Amino acid sequence: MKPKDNYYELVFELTRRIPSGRVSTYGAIADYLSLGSARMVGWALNNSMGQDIPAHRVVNRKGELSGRNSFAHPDLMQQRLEKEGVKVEDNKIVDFKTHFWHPEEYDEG
DNA sequence: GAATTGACGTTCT
DNA sequence: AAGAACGCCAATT
Repeated sequence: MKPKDNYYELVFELTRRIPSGRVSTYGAIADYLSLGSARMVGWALNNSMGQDIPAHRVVNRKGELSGRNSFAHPDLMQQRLEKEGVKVEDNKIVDFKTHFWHPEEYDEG
């Protein structure tokens, strides 16, 4: 582990805050954590493989399952989302803006 | 160290 | 609205 992995945990922590049945975007997380680039979130999540991080709940700005190719199986990401109640069609989340979740909403109580 | 790649997003055409 | 180009930062080669 390297000291730069510090921001990994920030992404991991926040990703775990995403409630089941909802999804978030790289840009929202990157902006919330002031990473400076949404790519950092994607890279961090790639390192989250093997940990208990629901990375499948994070998609790109258009709601496309851009990261599905990085999972153990390409269809795993979509299956995970559908199992949690998030409909997916053509690798894109249905009613994405409806399921959209913002980091600032995570702890209302 | 330079060049290329990548789970992205914005701007220009 | 759709496509191409640029910007962003880290990791890899």
